[in-house]
Amino acid sequence: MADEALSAGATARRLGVAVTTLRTWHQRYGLGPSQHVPGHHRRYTSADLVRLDIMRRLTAEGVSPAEAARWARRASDDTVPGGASVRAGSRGVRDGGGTAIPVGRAGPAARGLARAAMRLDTVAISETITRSIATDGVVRTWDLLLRPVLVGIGERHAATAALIEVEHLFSRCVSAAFAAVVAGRPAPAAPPRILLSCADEEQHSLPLEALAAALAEAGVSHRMLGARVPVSALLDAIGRTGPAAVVIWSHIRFTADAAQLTALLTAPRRPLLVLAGGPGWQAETLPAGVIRPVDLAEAVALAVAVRDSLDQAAAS
Amino acid sequence: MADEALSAGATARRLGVAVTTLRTWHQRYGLGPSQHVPGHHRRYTSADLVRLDIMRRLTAEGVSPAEAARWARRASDDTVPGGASVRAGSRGVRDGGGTAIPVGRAGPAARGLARAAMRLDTVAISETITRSIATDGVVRTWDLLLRPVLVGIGERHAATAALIEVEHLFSRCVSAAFAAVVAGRPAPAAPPRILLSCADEEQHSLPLEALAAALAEAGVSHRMLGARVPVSALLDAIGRTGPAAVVIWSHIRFTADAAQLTALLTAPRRPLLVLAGGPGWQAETLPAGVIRPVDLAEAVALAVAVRDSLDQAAAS
DNA sequence: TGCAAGATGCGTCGATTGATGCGTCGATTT
DNA sequence: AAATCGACGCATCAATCGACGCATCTTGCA
Repeated sequence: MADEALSAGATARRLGVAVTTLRTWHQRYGLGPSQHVPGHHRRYTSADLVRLDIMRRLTAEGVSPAEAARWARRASDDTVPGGASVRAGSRGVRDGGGTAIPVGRAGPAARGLARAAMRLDTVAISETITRSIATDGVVRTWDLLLRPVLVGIGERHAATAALIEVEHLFSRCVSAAFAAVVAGRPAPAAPPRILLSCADEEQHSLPLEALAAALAEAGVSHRMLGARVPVSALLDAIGRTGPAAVVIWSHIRFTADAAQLTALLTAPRRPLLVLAGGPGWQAETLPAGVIRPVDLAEAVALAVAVRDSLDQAAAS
Repeated sequence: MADEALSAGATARRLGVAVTTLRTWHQRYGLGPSQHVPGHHRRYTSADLVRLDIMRRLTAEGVSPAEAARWARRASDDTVPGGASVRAGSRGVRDGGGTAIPVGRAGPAARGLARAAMRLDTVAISETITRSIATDGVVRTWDLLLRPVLVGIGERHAATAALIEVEHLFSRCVSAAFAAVVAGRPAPAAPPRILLSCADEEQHSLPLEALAAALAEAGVSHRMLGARVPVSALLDAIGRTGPAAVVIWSHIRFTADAAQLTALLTAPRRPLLVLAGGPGWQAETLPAGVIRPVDLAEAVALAVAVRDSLDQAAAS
């Protein structure tokens, strides 16, 4: 095979970790180049890289580094089981620390995802998200996996003004995963009766995309306008499509202009239901007639209810 | 050209290096005259000179000599990074050949797409785009179908300050379609060596997503940071992952700060290739060493050229 | 709920390694 | 005779080494 032995730096870059981390893995876990003279430079052969890749994959799936290294050291081939089963085998192991993104008690899966994000490991991120959606559904994936990581990134970002590239790359993967869910559903016969839109100036559309994916998963078709929708454009869209329900998302107070909601309520062909989603909205300032779902699950439930009632009305 | 074989000394002088260095390059990197009898004098043909010139240029740009030599050796018939032109990759990428005004099949399709957009008909939009990508590939879909529609929407949008919701919804559909292309490819074994990023403050990422999809279509993996990436974050990502090529997209002049490019070029372990994409960049203001692809097809071709660039390992 | 203990990633520092360009030398080619 | 060859060695400098410590996360427990 190609005796293309990589230097320590090149290997670290490949994995998305620091050179010191690589050295630490060698010292703490015995996970280093197969042959290495102390004091000399490390050269990672392709066999070593395979081992490190196991390490990468397992830690991205939430296995603690110590445990992952144990597997990587033993198994030289792809005889390594998935992260879930490995995790199941080791309970009560301490984990976490370093420059990790805080995910609190959200669980190993979230921690692994956070680690993959720090390494800018697009592949691992996307795989994890996709698998979680397939297993647990969009809502649980959002609440238990993605949101903790996003919040963690946000906190870190606010504290140290770093990690912007991590946040962007991660958001992109999330967005793509949700888009895949939406695209994966067959086109419904009936035109969508639910309109999703961000508030004016509102840039964060990820939660709304989560809602869109959740709706698609539940078989509810919708129309998604996306971020930064001016009121006039929103009213225009409503006038043109006459949705039964409208969800307006506001992430920060600044974008939560209650006048937008009032405009919807007083619009010709006003939607049956107006939902104000997101932490931006203040309960007191909402005009009467606006519903404020507390979380994603409730929003989905409301939307499903709307769909069902419409179906019944159409059937009778 | 056949008669003009330079001696070792002349060649060395031409390159500005010592004669011994030339000999060293031959021994250490195998970068010598195409035919040479051991013990006899070396005669460098023009083809050899081309190879040596690549070596010189790359090392002058800060690329490690071992890596540069690998490139020079491999790129005897291919063209090189930093060179004026690179032949379009043949496999998987369709060339943007007939650069005529969209007629024939693209004309009606674009019109239909625009109409679907005005209708806010998500399903029809997505279907049309997906079909076009499957049939004509990403590059042609972008150039002949999507871009005309986007430009059309943009023009009217600017004139009437309306249609914002149309633009958003359409952009989402395009984005989702591109994401599907990227997600549809199997995960490559090697980590991505190409980094895509918007310039600082730059909000338009759709063209970059088109590039990402085109790369995925061509089997080239990449990392996509997305819109509004500050320089520090970009440099951080580069330092962490050491990509072989970086594409910076700027849509409008305001975001086309050449200092960003300079920062990339002077960064430690700078990428082999720095591409400045988008209409924001002015050719005159670009620092030397930055390549400015004129269209999507050329950008893809350039990226393909560095696809399997070896990592910057220590020389053997 | 709050806190101590363990786990982990990585920045820093002085010393060392290793890649690279090139000068030198005796022999050989042109 | 001039230029070059192959071999050897040397100076230089970026990359890396080993050790240490720090900041921060997670977990068990009060």
